[in-house]
Amino acid sequence: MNSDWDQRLREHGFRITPQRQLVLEAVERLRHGTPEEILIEVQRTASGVNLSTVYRTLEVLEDVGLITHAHIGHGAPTYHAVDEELHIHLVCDTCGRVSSAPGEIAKSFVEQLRSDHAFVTDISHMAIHGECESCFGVLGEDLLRSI
Amino acid sequence: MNSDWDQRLREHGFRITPQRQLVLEAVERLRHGTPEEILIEVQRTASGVNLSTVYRTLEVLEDVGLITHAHIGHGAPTYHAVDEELHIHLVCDTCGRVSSAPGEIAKSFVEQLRSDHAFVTDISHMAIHGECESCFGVLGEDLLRSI
DNA sequence: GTATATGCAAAGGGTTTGCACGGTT
DNA sequence: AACCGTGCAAACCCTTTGCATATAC
Repeated sequence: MNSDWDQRLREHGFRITPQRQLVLEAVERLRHGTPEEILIEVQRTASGVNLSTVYRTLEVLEDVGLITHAHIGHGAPTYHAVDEELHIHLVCDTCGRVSSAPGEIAKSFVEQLRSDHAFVTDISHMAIHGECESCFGVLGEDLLRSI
Repeated sequence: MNSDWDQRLREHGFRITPQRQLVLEAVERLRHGTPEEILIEVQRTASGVNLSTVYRTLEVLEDVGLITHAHIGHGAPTYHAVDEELHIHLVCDTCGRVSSAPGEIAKSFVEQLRSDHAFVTDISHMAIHGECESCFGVLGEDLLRSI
């Protein structure tokens, strides 16, 4: 686990609690987790922890820069530790499978957004939707709005 | 309005109803609208229309390829007519403002996803998050996960 | 000792569903 | 006449909030 996680919290005026440690460890162990999944993981060690605590803790851990979240679809967001390699989620709208791609593949796109639109992009925050190899062609041409 | 909207519905085995016409017109008039906003627009002409009808109708209109939706943030999705020019939503995570960029700016990114990951991308489906020009620098470096 | 964090329960937004009625075909 | 679509209300998922209690500092 990130060795100075407690420092990070203290620096920002937050207290160190077992719940905060457990949630952070759960996120790191799961690598990808929704609040609900994180709760279940935490409850393997501490069954008394509450869902609302998980929500509040995820917010705090994100505030201090220990974790991030990404929106993969219509449902709950997915949390990651920041020491995970930055990646993009590719979601197939036909079969629903989620795969990952390294963040660097968006490098030129991100640079273009910066130069042409003065916009600094967090490319991993929102998943990319479309259709994966094995489903190719299932969506009609005009339903899949490619460029 | 798309002149053959009723044909489209009939072809797919759906019936023509006043509600479906009104919802489609509302989406076209608003250009960007959440289900709630679309309901309000529809109710300007037909106050009896129900929210659940709007949801069911949006699903049908999307099925037959007359509209699409995009996820802009944590809240409700935004619906567009498909004859709108394909565009990407840029959301500033600091000030919350949403701007649009032409879909073509993602062309090389989309082509790379296709060649390297065999993934056919619908780039407009999910907004792109980051920080806009006027807010630049407010987010800490490690909070804004750029590449 | 004091302020912050937690657990619990209730409320909130957004969306879906079951059912009886009404409208389209 | 048969079936599909609608309105209404209830249920649903995910998340936030108020409040009393417990805990870190």
